[in-house]
Amino acid sequence: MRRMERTSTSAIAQALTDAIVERRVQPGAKLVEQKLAEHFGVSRTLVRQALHQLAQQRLVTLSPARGAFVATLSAQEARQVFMVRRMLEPQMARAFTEQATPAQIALLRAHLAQEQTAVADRDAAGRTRLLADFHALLAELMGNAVLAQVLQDLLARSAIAALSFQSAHAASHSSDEHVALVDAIEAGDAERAAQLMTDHLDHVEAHLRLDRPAPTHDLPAALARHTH
Amino acid sequence: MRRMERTSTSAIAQALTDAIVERRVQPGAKLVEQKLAEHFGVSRTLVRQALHQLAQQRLVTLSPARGAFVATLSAQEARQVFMVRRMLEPQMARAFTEQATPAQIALLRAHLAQEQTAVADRDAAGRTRLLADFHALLAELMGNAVLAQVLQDLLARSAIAALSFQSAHAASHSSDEHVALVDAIEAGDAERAAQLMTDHLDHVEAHLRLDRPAPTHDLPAALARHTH
DNA sequence: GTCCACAAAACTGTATACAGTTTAACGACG
DNA sequence: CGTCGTTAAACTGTATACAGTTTTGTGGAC
Repeated sequence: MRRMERTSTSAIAQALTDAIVERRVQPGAKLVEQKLAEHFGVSRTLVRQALHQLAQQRLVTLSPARGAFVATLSAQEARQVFMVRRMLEPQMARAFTEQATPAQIALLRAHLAQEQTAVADRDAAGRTRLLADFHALLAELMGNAVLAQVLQDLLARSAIAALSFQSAHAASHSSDEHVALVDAIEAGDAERAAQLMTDHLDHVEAHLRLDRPAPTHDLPAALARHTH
Repeated sequence: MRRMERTSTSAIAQALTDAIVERRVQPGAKLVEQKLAEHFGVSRTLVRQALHQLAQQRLVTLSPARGAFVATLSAQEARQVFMVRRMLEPQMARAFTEQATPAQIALLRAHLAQEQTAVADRDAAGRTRLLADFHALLAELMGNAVLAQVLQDLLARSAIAALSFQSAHAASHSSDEHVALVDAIEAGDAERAAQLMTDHLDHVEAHLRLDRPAPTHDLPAALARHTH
């Protein structure tokens, strides 16, 4: 859910978030305050605030006196993110099924159409974003802002996981699972919806190459791996 | 879980969080940057960063050009926070029961002893904090940092809810329920642990006076309530 | 040619300065 | 006496300046 923020700080944070989620900057890349300030046409002050904000969402990591870097997730953290998602989203799907209105289902259908289009168009950036937005949309339609915000954070970190571990999960597969989920919701089959969500999350996580080393910019660690 | 942070910004944020959770400042109170800066002996810059951090955790609300205020929760938001906690914590209790080691259970017991002491001593501030820390401790012992962080945020907001709605829930009652929960965990009864957690959260929420108006410092709104 | 020491540049962390807005105080007028 | 309009004080939002650290680059010794 891309939303326009009021203050310039959040606008910068959003722009950076977009850049990260749409993989225009790679995990581990350094974010130099002065460069960003010039790019956005503001002072370092605002950039700094935005970076701090993103650091709190764990989208960037701050290394004292060294600067801000696009976050990389360890395999363990990635698993933990998905564990929490599995704790929340199936229940969310179940609860939503009980309360979904036709208008809301229509919104979900409209989103699915966008997804399919992006998949067909091989629009990688839009695809990544739309697949995550499906889950965010579900949370928003639930009408629970707290849940929506928590999930939003988890989704952003999932996106980083997908980048860090080069997910082999085909976008089309994900989108198909979304369709099946909405079918279950529309049919009013709450248990099936919950199960489909669990399966979906399992599939997405299973296709992360968690056994492979996560790309990192921490050179010492990276090289230590190859010492004999 | 009170933790020492490295940077001065987070140190300030932590100090403010403590002040809020331990009800030394009341919800709705204005936080003036200059005053805080003098109090902490730093410049407004750092205070500002800390306030932005807390705003993101929804512990303070920022009103553009007007300043920072200790957050107040609406009844709806309070319900939403508890809904998410009910989605997470019973499952957490269940999972933890399966994996708990004797050493971890000992840690929980030690915490319970602290709680009981605080309750007996009528130490209101410590009590509030310890009751929330029990849940945070459980999350940390789970070894899932992502879950722990999410829950930490929810707990802080729950604390605000308790302040906003003057919970009638006796601390001793909460503490007793914590004891029963640890008993179930130690007995290895995962289902019972999950159920006790659900019941506990239901009780805490039920004792919030959600039907009463939340105290606010938004004078116009407060006065509007009394117009005939 | 390689390694180390040292100096310069780049960058972050914190404080200060200034512009714009909000809030509070004051006085005139009804 | 209360209300409205005006003005001053207080406060926030952003930019800039400066100190301290890290990183990069360079020259000399071996």
